[in-house]
Amino acid sequence: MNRIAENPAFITPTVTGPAAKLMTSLSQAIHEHRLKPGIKLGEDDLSEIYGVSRTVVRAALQALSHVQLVELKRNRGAFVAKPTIREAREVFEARALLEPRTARSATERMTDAALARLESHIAAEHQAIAEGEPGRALRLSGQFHIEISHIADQETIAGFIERLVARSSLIIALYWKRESALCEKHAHHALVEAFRRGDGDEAEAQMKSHLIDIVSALDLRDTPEPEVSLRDILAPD
Amino acid sequence: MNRIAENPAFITPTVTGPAAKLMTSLSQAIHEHRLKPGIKLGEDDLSEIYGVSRTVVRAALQALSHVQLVELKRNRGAFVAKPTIREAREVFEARALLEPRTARSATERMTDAALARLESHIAAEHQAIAEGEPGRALRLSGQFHIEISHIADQETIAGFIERLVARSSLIIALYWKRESALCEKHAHHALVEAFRRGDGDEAEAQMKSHLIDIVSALDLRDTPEPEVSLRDILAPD
DNA sequence: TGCAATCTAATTGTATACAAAACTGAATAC
DNA sequence: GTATTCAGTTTTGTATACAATTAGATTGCA
Repeated sequence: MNRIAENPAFITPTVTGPAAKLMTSLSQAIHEHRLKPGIKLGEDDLSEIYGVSRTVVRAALQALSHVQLVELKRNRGAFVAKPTIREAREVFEARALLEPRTARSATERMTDAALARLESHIAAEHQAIAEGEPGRALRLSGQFHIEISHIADQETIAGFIERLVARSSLIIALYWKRESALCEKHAHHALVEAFRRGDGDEAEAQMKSHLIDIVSALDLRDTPEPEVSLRDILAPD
Repeated sequence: MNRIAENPAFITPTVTGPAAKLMTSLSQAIHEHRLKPGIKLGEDDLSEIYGVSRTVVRAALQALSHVQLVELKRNRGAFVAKPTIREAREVFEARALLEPRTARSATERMTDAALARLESHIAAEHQAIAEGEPGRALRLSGQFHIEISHIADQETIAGFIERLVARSSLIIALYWKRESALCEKHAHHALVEAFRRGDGDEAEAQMKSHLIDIVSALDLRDTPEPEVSLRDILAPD
């Protein structure tokens, strides 16, 4: 398998050592929706589960909060983040601004090796679906986008896209309408085809419509503001 | 004075309590170029200076590393970040992508109160220059851009712009060619005029050319790679 | 019962102690 | 004279202890 499919790190790490391991593990669990938005991440629990001290746990949680996968509430603890509908719209607006252009840049810088990585990546996605692990498939799907941004070789923007993809995973967990993960398969394949042909216009267009497809599979009507507690609303913070 | 000019927080904080104070103080010093790129931020020194424990210092340093103002090297410590020429180019490419459009959005959402904030902001900049504090002027200049992004009311993108502006400050510290801070004065004023007239096209154009002006005042020829130590280059990390 | 106040348990925030790694510089070998 | 090794010192990494805050339960009262 390729580097990305096997390397579980999702976000370019800003911590190292044991805390990085913990961060990766938590990040992966969040991306696979095993840890759902809103769940509390108690320091003692994590420290016991992973066999490290709270010091390390706190470093990992702080790092995760910086990529907005986790929300830290002072004196209250860490929770898997729950993006609001408004934030969800913003995230996909930002992706629409950044990713199509990035796909074009990636086309210009595409190499055979990079193409092979993307393809084995899609293969891993398919395999995950075939093995009945939709969570892993979703995570790999996000990494596909990140891999493209790295191929484009604009690390600054790639960093932003990483954050947006991470946030998107939480948004999908909260607001996904129906089971339509199948579209991904086709969209990613069409993108790779555009890359192979060196067709930047097509890559940009494909990415644009792919993102629109994802948004259209979300329910972002601002009615329910999903189960916020009084505490969440009224806490002075 | 207005909220921004007085509120020293430069980056939307992800830490709270004493660590946030420390982060703000360091951030401000970095933005004003009192702490120059590459300088070491020893934990014991900071803990003594600020009268807090190393625990708090480390939290602040980690937070600063997440916004790329500080670079953490494992077992070696924290240093004010030193963006490379390549990173510098990327940062201003990203700003060119995000900020002109954001200026347009800001125009659409502009209010009298927001206009007043921007103007008093410019006034504070002038005052800083008049008082012979170019560092403070530079910091305020960056906050002007951030204020615009918040007026545009796209918090996700505003967060990115905050990071880019922060990084720009380091870039300016490293690669500024000559004393041409005066252009800022005019450019910011022209932007505010466009906002006042509600002229989105003009605001977008002004922002675009303003960013080009800044880049053109930088020396980004990739010859000197300013004074990196052998260690920086050869360390396996 | 319903509401409020208080107390207790649990959890987070901060400081400190100890362990491990890296830097310094002098002594030694070549 | 140069390079290398090794001990001592300094600095960072991690664990733990204690303080502060919060959450939940219990009690008291109307």
